[in-house]
Order: sequence, then C-alpha cells, then structure tokens
Amino acid sequence: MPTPIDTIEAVQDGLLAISNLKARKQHAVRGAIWEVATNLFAEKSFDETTVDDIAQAAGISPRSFFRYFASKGDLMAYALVSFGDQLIAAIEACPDSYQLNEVFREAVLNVVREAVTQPRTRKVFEILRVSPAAAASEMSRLLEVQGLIARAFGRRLSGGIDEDLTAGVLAGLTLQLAGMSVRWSFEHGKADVPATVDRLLGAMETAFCRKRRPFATGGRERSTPQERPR
Amino acid sequence: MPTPIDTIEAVQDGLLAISNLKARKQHAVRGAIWEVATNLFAEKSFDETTVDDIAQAAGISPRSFFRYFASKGDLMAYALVSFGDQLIAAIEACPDSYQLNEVFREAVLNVVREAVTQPRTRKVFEILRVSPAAAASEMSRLLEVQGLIARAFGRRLSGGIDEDLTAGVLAGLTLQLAGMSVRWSFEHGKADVPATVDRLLGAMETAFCRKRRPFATGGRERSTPQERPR
DNA sequence: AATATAGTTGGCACGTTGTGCCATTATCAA
DNA sequence: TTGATAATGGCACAACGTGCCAACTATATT
Repeated sequence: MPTPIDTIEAVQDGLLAISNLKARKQHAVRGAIWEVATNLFAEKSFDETTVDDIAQAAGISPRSFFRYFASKGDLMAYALVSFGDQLIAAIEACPDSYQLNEVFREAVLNVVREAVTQPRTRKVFEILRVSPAAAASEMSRLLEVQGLIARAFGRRLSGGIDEDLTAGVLAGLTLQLAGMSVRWSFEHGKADVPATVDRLLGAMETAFCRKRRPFATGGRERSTPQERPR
Repeated sequence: MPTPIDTIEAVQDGLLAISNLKARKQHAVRGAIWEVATNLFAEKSFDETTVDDIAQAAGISPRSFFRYFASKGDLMAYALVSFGDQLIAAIEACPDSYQLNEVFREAVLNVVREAVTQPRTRKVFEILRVSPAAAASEMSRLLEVQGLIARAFGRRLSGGIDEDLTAGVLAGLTLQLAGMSVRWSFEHGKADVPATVDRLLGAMETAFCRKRRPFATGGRERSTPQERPR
C-alpha cells in the first residue's frame, strides 16, 4: 500500500494501531520528514523552503515526499490534525456524568495544558505566526477536523434535538478556544493555561449569558443596515 | 497601479470608494472574472477548471488573471471576504444601545437573511460543498477576515477588560454561525433564517448557559485523559 | 493635432508544486 | 532461494504563480 495520507483516519491508524514493522517504519519516516520540515521552516521560512529541500534533508527523493504528505502545506495541516486528535481523545476521556460545558472546558484545558509545554508546539505556532501561507495551509483542513470533533460531541448528545447543530458549533468553539489559548499563552509570556481558558469562557459568558435577554424567535424589529458611516 | 488584490482593504476600496473611471472598470473586470469562474466551477468542477479556462472565458490573458486575483483559490476566498464585509457593515449598523448578544444576533440574522436570497450565494456554497479544494482555498483567508470582524466588535467594547479575547471569540462565532446558518438553510429546503439562527443560539445556550455552573477559575479536579477505548 | 507620460496588457521564460507511469529495489512469506 | 508484494526513485508532464519587458491605450501637455 503506497500510503499517501489522504484521510485523517489514515493518520490515526498511523499513530495508533502500529502492528507490523512496515507501518512502524513508515510512521518513523513521516515523523522524520515532519521534523526536518518544521526545522527548515523555522530557519528560513515556509515559502523559501522547497519540497526538494525537505526531501534532501530527510534523505528521501522529492517524489517520495508526496507519498507521505499530500502537499507541502499538508505538513502544517498535520499539526492541526494532531491537535484535533488530542481534543477528541480528551472529549472521550470525560466521564459521562459531565455536563456539556464541563466536557468542553476539560477538553480544552487538558489539551492546551499539554500543548504549551511542548517546544514543538511553540515552533509550529511561531511558523504559523510569521508565515501567512503556512497559516492558510493549516486552515485547509479545518472543516475536516471540525467535523470529527463534532462527531465526538455528537456521541454525547444522543437523544437531544438539534444534535448536529449543537455538535457543530461546539466543535468550532473548541478549536477556536484551544487555538486562541495556546497562542495567547505563547505570546503573553507565562503560560497560565486555566486562567487563559477561563478568561475566554468568561468572554463568551459576557457576550451571551450575562444580562440575558432570551433570544426570542419571532419578534424583534430588525435594524436595517445602512451603508457604513466612513 | 497594477492592482493585485493582496489585502482585504484593497477589496473594500474596490467595492466602495470607486471614484475614477479606471478603478470602476477594474472592478467590473474583476466581477466578470469572478462570474465566469464560478460558472465554470459549477459546470465542471473547481479542480478541473484551469486558470487558462477562466482567462479565456473572461476574455483576458492568463497572465492578467493574476493581476486581479492572487491565485485560483483566491476566487473562493473572495466570497468569504465579501461575506465578512457584509457582517462588519451589519455590526456597525447596530445602534450603540444594543447589548453585545443583540449586536451578534442582529448582524448574523441580517447578513444570512440577505445571503440566502441570492442565487449566487447558493452557487458558491454548492461549489464549496462538492469540492474540498475549493473549501480549503476559502479557509485560507479565514483568519484575516476573522481579525477584521474582531476589530469591528472591538470598537464596541472600548473600556472593557479582555477586549481582544472577547472580540476574537465573538468574531469566530459570528463567522461560524453565519456560515452554518446559510449552509443549513440551503441544505434543508426552506430558508427560515431566524429560526435557524435562533436554533444555533439556543444550542449554545444549552451548552453554556443553562444549568449554569459558573466556570470557577481555580479549583476543579481534572480528569486525566487515558488513551482511547477503541 | 501631435507628443509625452503613466498605467494596463499580453507574451515569454522560469521555478515550484503535484501526479502518472514504470523500472528498480527492498521486504516478507513459502 | 524463490516468488510475491509493496516501497522507492527517476522521468515526463500539466498546472500554478511570478518577474521581466515590449506593445498598447488613455490621459495630459504644448
């Protein structure tokens, strides 16, 4: 099997169910490619690093590179996929007795707490910060990852109404808050993760729950948006 | 001025402050390119349509295409940028007396209500639905647009604490909910926009505000995430 | 009306990305 | 060892995106 990584399932298999030597070796090669690539991106830049550079540094042919990663940008998406994977695991690790908001907070908190301790994460976020192209590449798999996280939430919602809507918006929020928390922690010196996460949650509460006028479905008059003042 | 569209500011200028004939003509050309491109994407597919096809259909040279759009994928991002532009306008159109959650709901509601009536929007969402590459391309500008929306919210928050966090998460939610509402409306037959939006808002309320246990900063024990069952 | 000037366009060459194809090589089983 | 299976590397090729320059067009000047 020529193992091009097209789906997240394949990545998961690569990460988890490693039985035979071949798959293990492939996984090692993929990790090596990712390692040298992120190093090169950090040294030079994402744009100025060619696939040939990465292949040479990893000791493989340029042709083989595309058998491990679908594209150069997919190297960045790999970080996002891994991030989403951890979030899903954290969601599923929560006991069934948890309320939805508790699951949400626990998952974000645990993953972010783990992420900020790893130098690799810092390096990736630094690459994303300085290179718009790298950030754009990472975003390319956002919907995919979000869908998987939504399914993880959906498994906890069986029976309720508007399940997929709830799960979808929760998934988006999860990635949003987790990403913002990690970035905030890195950019603002010390990594007080719970404080950061709770500030974000507080911001949401401020926007939606305090001074709550319930969102009535029918009635309120709408303000016609006129063209902008400026 | 060779007018390559690199920044959203440039797009906004192109959309709004059209004073001289030259800029107006350029804007018309850009619109024509976008028109024929979306038609081609819908007929064939995003991947099977080359830049040469688009250029030929628009009556320009392939070289000139890149003077109006930075890339083929940027055609899809153009839709997102325009979407974000409308959201910002709707946010700024809300009276100052509005609470944050009212601003949020009004902006999403007005923009989505407008969007679902336009056949163009439907066509774009259909392209995005069937073509992962097109969807990925659109996502490439997500952070950019989200940042602009965050600034629009930030202007209403002057004085508060954690402004940028609140604005950032609100911006993410705005795009998230607006996009989901439009997609939901399109995929589930009739376009009862207020109902859809309020269902999404209700989902968030369910997840975060009802049965509210306030998010205490310090204390709760965390569940150590063990590896997944499967 | 003729000319200078500034900006747009199109063509060309080039580097990079990504893929299909096939011969070669390595790995595993019998 | 031998035979089957899969990974690898090399080649050719299409598409994307950019720098460069010559040709064209419209406006302004005299």
